Amino acid sequence: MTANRRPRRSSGRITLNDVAGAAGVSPITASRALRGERTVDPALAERVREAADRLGYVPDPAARALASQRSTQVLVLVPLLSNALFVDLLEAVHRTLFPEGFQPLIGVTHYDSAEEELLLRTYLPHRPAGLLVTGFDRSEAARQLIVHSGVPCVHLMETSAAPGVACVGFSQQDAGATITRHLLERGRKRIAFCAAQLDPRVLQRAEGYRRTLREAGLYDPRLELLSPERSSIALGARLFEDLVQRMPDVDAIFFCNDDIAQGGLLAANRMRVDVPGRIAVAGFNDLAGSAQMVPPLTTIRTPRSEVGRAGADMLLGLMRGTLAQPQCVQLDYELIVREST
Amino acid sequence: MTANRRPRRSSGRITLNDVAGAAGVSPITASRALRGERTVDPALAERVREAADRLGYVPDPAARALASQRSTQVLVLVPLLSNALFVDLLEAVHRTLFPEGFQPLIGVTHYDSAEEELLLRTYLPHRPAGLLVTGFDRSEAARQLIVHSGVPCVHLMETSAAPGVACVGFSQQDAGATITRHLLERGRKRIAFCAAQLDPRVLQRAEGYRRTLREAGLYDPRLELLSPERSSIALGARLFEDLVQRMPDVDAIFFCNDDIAQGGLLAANRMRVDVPGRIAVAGFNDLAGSAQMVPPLTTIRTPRSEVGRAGADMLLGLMRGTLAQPQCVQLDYELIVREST
DNA sequence: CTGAAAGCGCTTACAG
DNA sequence: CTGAAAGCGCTTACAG
Repeated sequence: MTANRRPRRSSGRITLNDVAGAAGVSPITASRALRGERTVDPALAERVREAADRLGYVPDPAARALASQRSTQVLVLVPLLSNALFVDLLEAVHRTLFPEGFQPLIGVTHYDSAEEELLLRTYLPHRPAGLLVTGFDRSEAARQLIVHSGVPCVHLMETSAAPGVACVGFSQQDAGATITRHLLERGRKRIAFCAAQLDPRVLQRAEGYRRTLREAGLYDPRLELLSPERSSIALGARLFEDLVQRMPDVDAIFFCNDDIAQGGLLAANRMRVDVPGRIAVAGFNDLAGSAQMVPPLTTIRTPRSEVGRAGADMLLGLMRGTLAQPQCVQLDYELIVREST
Repeated sequence: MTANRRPRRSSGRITLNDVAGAAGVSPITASRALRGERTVDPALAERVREAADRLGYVPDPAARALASQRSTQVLVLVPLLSNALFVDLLEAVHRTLFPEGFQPLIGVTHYDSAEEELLLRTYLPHRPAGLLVTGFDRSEAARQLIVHSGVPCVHLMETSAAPGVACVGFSQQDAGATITRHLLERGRKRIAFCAAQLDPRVLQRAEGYRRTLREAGLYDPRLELLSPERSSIALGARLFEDLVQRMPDVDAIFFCNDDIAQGGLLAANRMRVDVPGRIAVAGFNDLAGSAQMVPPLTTIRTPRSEVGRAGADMLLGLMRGTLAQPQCVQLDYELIVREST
């Protein structure tokens, strides 16, 4: 009877060596078989898979990452989780990546470039297989970290004409123009723009608003209410009250996001301001609850799930090398007309 | 001039060896110094840190995880991201763990035990340093995976008397009883309970509702409207309409979550049902927007940020071995009375 | 307090 | 198509 000598530092886990031994092949062949490399004899490969199943073998991701210099995690950076927009985006990313063997690793930047940089510094050393980031607005240091990491990166929610930049988004400016045009077509003349957060995408919507009103000869800078505060229902209510008091002749408001628009609608309810009779109200994104507001909210349905899916798909191609050139995909948004305008 | 021989597989990265060389010590000493072990001569440690800084050394997490059999990631499993409750929880967890050198890895189960199991099977091989899960309701297989992994685990949002189980939460049942009692004190007799999702915590609130009404001799099972659908504003509106039509004598509704309560309030606005004149409406969780509803919503403020912080703190103790025994911490909730009741 | 050796569990690069 | 050797970059366990 041999003494039960355990190796000095065994973790007790079933290793590739065990599988190889059971299948009667070398560890390299076992490794190749399990990773589905083509260069393995089908019969051998089958024997290896069988042995792995029987032993309950699970590859060690750390060993794999160390040896191959690449993990299967995909770092996904979003500004916030409290905006349902990004939750929809993340869900779509997960649905696309996870079944393909990649695990999204969510990082929240809070619209703060220092935080984004810290997240990159923390997670890039893990050698993620890919990177999904929101928009193009980041510190130069963050940009350098991404480029020098050599990790394939797709930008979400905005589009860019810059060559070699992979992105999936839609035209925030055109969408902003579309909803403004809709208000004009409803016969409104004094159309206000209420915004919070003031991130680049909000400012692009603002530009669409301005462009449209200028073309109509109706632009008035006093009708722009821009707050750097975090977007919220409570803030929307305050902005609405403020605007109605200070600018009694306003006959329409384009809120840059549905949550502040909902707040505006609730404030109108409380103040008994007739919507759309006296003031038309429009939002942006078509978030949960907008269709149930009184009156239901006119808004832009943004394709965030589609952005997530298409962005993850593009990244998959980049990571696997099946997509040679980074692309820029522009998706469609949709104007949803409800009773608030 | 020596030929520029690069090692066969160098990743080009600065390694611990480089730092040790620059500091004139062995790699083990460098490793100990950088991890802050006490057994290193302060002067040497300082020299190592200096060298590391100068060279821009960043430890390789994969190598570290492989050698130490432990990563610095903490797996956090929540049911949904679309419920603001869990977003608050995650934010608190991140704020607590990240500065201490641990990175939360978010997994979303969608209230599906098969998905939870798959997430555990996928992420446990990464040897996370700790595990944070929502509630106690999971498959036996999932439970076994957790126990056998040996990874310290804290359960969030519910409390349990079971010994050896680490948890941080509050009494869902008592909170449900508290809001029901409040409605009774307002003189309501026909108090309905509207619920969605029907996860264990919702059912515990239901139990608190039943207990309280039974004690008051006012329990009527026909006043319970339980929907297995996902909780949402739209569903809340439907449940409200349904209830008002089928049970015209209902004079109060306790919604199990603020989002369906908000939907109920919006339906009341649309149907011109007087709240609280004809029907009092109460919610649960105190989510964004509840204070802005018309009328503002009475609800229970649940301590989810506190749960996240305290749960992460407890896990920190468990991971570091400074907390010998798993504990069960019960936190307080707060009744927020607004004008809807 | 410090270090030489071994090892964590894989994959790469080379050879056949 | 298959494998022996080396190596990825750390830390553990032992010795001094």
